[in-house]
Amino acid sequence: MRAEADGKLGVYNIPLREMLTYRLSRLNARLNAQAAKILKESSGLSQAQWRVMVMIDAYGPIPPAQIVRASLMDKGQLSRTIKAMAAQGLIRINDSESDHRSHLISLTDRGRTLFERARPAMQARQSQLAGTLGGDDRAAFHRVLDRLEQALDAAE
Amino acid sequence: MRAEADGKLGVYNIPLREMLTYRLSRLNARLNAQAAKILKESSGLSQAQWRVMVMIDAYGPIPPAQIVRASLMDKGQLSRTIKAMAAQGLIRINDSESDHRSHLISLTDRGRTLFERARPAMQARQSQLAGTLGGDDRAAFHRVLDRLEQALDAAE
DNA sequence: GGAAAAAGGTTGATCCGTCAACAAAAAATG
DNA sequence: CATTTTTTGTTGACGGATCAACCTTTTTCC
Repeated sequence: MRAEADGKLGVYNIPLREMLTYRLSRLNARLNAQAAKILKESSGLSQAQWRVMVMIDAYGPIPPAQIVRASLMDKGQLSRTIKAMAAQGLIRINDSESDHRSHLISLTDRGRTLFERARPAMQARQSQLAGTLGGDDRAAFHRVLDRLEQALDAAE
Repeated sequence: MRAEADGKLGVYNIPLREMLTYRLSRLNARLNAQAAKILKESSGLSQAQWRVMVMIDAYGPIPPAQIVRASLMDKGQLSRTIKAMAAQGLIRINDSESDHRSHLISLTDRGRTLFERARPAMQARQSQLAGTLGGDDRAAFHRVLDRLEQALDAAE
C-alpha cells in the first residue's frame, strides 16, 4: 500500500541511503542490536560487561586503565560498569599493591560461568559475519576501514 | 612508555582490535564525532536536525512518517526533534488537509539559512571521505555493507 | 456502516556514550 | 626533596537512541 510511496522516494534524489556514513551508522546500530540480543538471551550480560570480560579473559587480572587503553572505552562508563559487575558478583576487585589509586579486577566463578555461556554464541556470530564475506572482500573491508581512519586522523 | 605494555597486549590474543564489529563501531563513533563538530561549528545544528533538513530539502514539505520510512529514525526521537526545531524557528508545521493525524513540515527562512550554511562543509566532508577510497575500494565497501546487511536480515 | 486492525504521533522510561570537573596518588622535574 | 605534571578513578550532566504505552485517525474488511 505504501510501497508505492516508498518507491517514489528514491527516484529523483538520494539523500541518505547511499551516503556512506549513514549506511555505516545504520549497519552499526543493527549489529549492536544483534549483539545485545544474543548476550541478553544467552547470559543477560550487557555489551559493556561483555567487553570487560573479554579483556579480563585475554589479559588476566588487569587494572581498569589498561582496559581503557586497549578498548578505548570511556573511563567513566567503565567505572560504572565495573561497579555494577562487582555488585552482581561477576568480578572481584583487589586493591593494587603497587599503585594505591588503582586495583585489579578479575572474574569470579559466577562471572566466568556467564562468560562461557555467552561465548559460543558470540564467537559463532563473529565467524558467521566474517564468513559471509569472501577473503577478498574481508581484506578490502579492512583496507577501507584503515583508509577512513587515516582520513579522520588527517582531519585531526 | 606504555607502548611496550600495549604492544604485549596483542601478542597472544586479539580480543577486540581486529574484530570487525568493534572496528566498525569505533569508526562510526569517530565519524559521528566529526559530523557533530562540523555541524556545531558551521551552524549549531544537531545531527538529527541535519538529517531532518536533508529530508525536507530532498522531498519538499513532508509528513514525519515519511522521514521515518526513508531514514529509519525512531519516530519518538523524530517527534522530539521536530518539536525542538519548531521551537527554534527552523521549521514550520502545517496541518495536513487529507490526514488529520499528520502534518507537513517545511523549512523556514531561518532554517534554510542554517541549512545552507552547514551544507558546504558537510558535502566537502562526504566527498573527502569518498575520495580517500579508490573507486574499486568504494565498490567493495558497498558490496561488503550489502552482504553484512543481508546476513543480518537472514538472522532475523 | 460498524468493528477490528493498522498507521501517525506524543510521551515517559531507560540505557549508552561522551564530556567535564574533581580528588587522590604517583611520576617527573628542577 | 618540594613542586608541578600526569595518571587513575569517581561522579554528575547531557544528548542520542530504543522501547513501550497510549491516544487519535484512517483503513480494512465483513
